[in-house]
Amino acid sequence: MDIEEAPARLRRLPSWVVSQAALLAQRTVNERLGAVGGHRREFSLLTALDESGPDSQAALSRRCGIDRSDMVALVNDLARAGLVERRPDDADRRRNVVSLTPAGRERLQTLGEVVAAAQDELLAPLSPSERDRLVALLATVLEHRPPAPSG
Amino acid sequence: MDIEEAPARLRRLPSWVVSQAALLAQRTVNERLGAVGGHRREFSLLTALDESGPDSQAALSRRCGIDRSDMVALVNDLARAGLVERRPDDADRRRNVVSLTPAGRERLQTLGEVVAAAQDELLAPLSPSERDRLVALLATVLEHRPPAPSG
DNA sequence: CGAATTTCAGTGGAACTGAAATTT
DNA sequence: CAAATTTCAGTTACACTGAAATTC
Repeated sequence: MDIEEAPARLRRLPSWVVSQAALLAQRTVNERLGAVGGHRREFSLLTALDESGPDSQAALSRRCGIDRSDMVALVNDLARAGLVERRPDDADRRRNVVSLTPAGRERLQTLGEVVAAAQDELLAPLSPSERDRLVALLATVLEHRPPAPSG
Repeated sequence: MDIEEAPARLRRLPSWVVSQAALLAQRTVNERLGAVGGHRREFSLLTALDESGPDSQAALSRRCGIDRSDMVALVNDLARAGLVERRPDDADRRRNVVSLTPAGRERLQTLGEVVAAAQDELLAPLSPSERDRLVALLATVLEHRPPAPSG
């Protein structure tokens, strides 16, 4: 895709431009994460656990924007890799409590550095204040979102 | 997904925020397009043809950011629906020339209205100048993109 | 020859749906 | 009873890969 060749009407269309930018962002981040055998959802889940501590899969799904159904497989994978631990919640036996292991915390450190480098690569053409402005504008859109499907 | 509940670190991460915004944008646009039996790639292709006239599939792929391989199936579908016409190029027999039919032009009118309504819904919390600023910032990122895979 | 185009036959990550089983 | 949680078994749209056949 060559953005300069794209139809002017699409280049001015917010939903199209944000989708193309997201694609570029995902490619950039995935390429860096792939180099250390990681992926974006792994980073999101470890980040959520590191920031707010152990939680149920459903709560983690909502907080990370990962479907409850996909969260099952993600926790399976990360638990098998020793990065998280899944154990039944004694206080509410419907739930599993997922928590970060020491290995998971170390892993997050690695992924965090890689993800930060990807941000710099992606946002190279923007100044620090422009980067802040971009994130703020997108956050405003997300905060006032129309209702969305399951998480 | 509840953006307020998301980890602060993700809420500040440009690649994550732009991906979540793209998801919201796609849901919003798809919902409206679905009501008239349309989808995003159909709108992109019809827009490209309307703006720059008949072109080869490969050129349309590059301009729309749709993979050359997926373009085959898309042109199949829209040709079957009578919205575009595919005919061999006499000047270069490797190519097909894809062109807009009158029905395709009418269809684009309908889709354009629906897509515009979706933009207003999506960007409701932003002023007109904020919307312009958002598109401009994203366009800057796209114009200075690192090299991307096939299109 | 190399390069471009179309087409087919896939893969893979991701979002999403529906439903069953369990528990609150 | 209704509602929440986990899990399984899918589907779908989409980006992408690789290769064959054709033509420039």
